[in-house]
Amino acid sequence: MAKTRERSSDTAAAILDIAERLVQRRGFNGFSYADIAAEMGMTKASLHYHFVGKADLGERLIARYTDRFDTALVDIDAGGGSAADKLRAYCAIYREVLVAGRMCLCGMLAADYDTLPEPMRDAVVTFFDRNQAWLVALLEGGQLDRSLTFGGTPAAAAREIVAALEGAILVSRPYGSTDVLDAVVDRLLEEFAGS
Amino acid sequence: MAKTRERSSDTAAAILDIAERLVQRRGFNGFSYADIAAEMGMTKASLHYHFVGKADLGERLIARYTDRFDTALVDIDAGGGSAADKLRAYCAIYREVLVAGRMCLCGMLAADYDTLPEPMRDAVVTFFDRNQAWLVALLEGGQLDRSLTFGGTPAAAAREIVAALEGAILVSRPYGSTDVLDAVVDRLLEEFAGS
DNA sequence: GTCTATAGGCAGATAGAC
DNA sequence: GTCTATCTGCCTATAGAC
Repeated sequence: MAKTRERSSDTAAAILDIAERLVQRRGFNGFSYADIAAEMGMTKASLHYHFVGKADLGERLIARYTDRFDTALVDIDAGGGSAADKLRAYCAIYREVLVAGRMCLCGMLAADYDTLPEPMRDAVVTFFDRNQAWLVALLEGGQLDRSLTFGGTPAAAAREIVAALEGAILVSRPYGSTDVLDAVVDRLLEEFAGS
Repeated sequence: MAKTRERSSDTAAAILDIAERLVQRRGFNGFSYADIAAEMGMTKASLHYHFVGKADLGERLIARYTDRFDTALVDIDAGGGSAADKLRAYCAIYREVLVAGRMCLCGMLAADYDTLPEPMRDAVVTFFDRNQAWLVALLEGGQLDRSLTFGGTPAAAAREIVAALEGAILVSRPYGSTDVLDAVVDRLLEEFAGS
C-alpha cells in the first residue's frame, strides 16, 4: 500500500491495538506479552522486535492514545456549534469508551501509577494536562458565547469535569451499565450548560 | 490480653493492614505475598496459615474495609449536625485516604475489576451499594432539614457524589496533591449545600 | 504458628537460526 | 520479521518438620 518504507509497521499498530484494549480492561499489571502473542498468533519473542520491552510498549501506547485524543478534540472544535455542544461531544467520548467495556487508558494507568516506570508516569500526566488545557479553553469560550456558566476558575471547573467523567467510568464498570455515567453527564450538562 | 480465644489473630490483622495499603497504592495485581512477608518479617509460607490464598485475602480485605466504612458512616450519623455537615464529613473521609497516598480500596478494585475472582467482584459491588444507600438516606434527610438541595432523584445524586469523589482521588494521585479533590469537594458542597 | 524446601507455572527478556 | 530455545526470576501454593 505504501510505496515508501513504512514508519511504524501495521504489525506494530496491531500489537498496540491489542495491548491498548488489554490495559484499558485489565490494567498495566493485568496482562502479559503472552496474552498479546496469543491474540496476534505470534510468539512472545517476536513482540520484542517491535517493542524493546513492556515499559517501551506502555510509553508508545500512551503517546498514541494522547495523539488520538488530541485529534478527537480538534475535530470537536472543527465541528462548530456552541461551547455547550462541544462539552456534550466531549462527554460522548467517555461514553464510547465505557460502552466498549473499557476504562480511559490514562484513567486506568492513573490507578496503576505507583507501579509504572517513570517515563510512563510522565506521559500519563501529560495526557491529563492536555485534556485540562483543552477544557479550560472550551470553558472560556463558553463564557464568551454565553452557552456555559460556572463559578470559580475555568481550571477548577475543568478538573471537576475530568474527575467526574473518569470516576463515572470507574464506578460504572462493575455494574456493567452506563447508568452512572449517564447520570453524571446529565448533571454536568445541567450544571454547566443549564440543560 | 484476651482471655477467650482470639477470633482473628493480631497477626492476621497486621497482614490485612499491610495488604490493604499495598492494594490501595499498587492495585490487586501490583503486589505479592513476598511484599507482605518482607514487611511482616515472616515467610510467604506462613501467610498461607492465615489466608488460604490471595483471593481469600482479597475477600477479607474488602469485608473489613466495608465494615470500617459502615462504622465511619454510622459515626457521622451519630455526630449530629445538618445533612450538609454530614456530607462534608463524608467528603473528608475521601480526603484522608488521598492524603495517605492511597486510592479508596474499592475504587482501586473497581479498576482491577475484570481481573478479580468472582467473590471479590461481588464484595466490591456490595461496598458501592452500601455507600450509595447511605448517601440516598443522607440526601433525603437533607431535603427534610432543607440543608441540601438538588435536582433529580436522590439515587442519581448519590451516584454523582461517589463518582466525583472516586474520580477526584484517581486523578489527584499522579499530581501528588489534593488540589483536584479539594476543587471537586468545594463544587459538590456548593452544588448540594449551597456553600 | 512459623519454618525450610520445593513444586509448577508464568513473567519479561535474550541469543541466534532461518 | 518471526521463529525455537532458553534463561533467570518471581509468582502462588503445598508438604511436612519443628
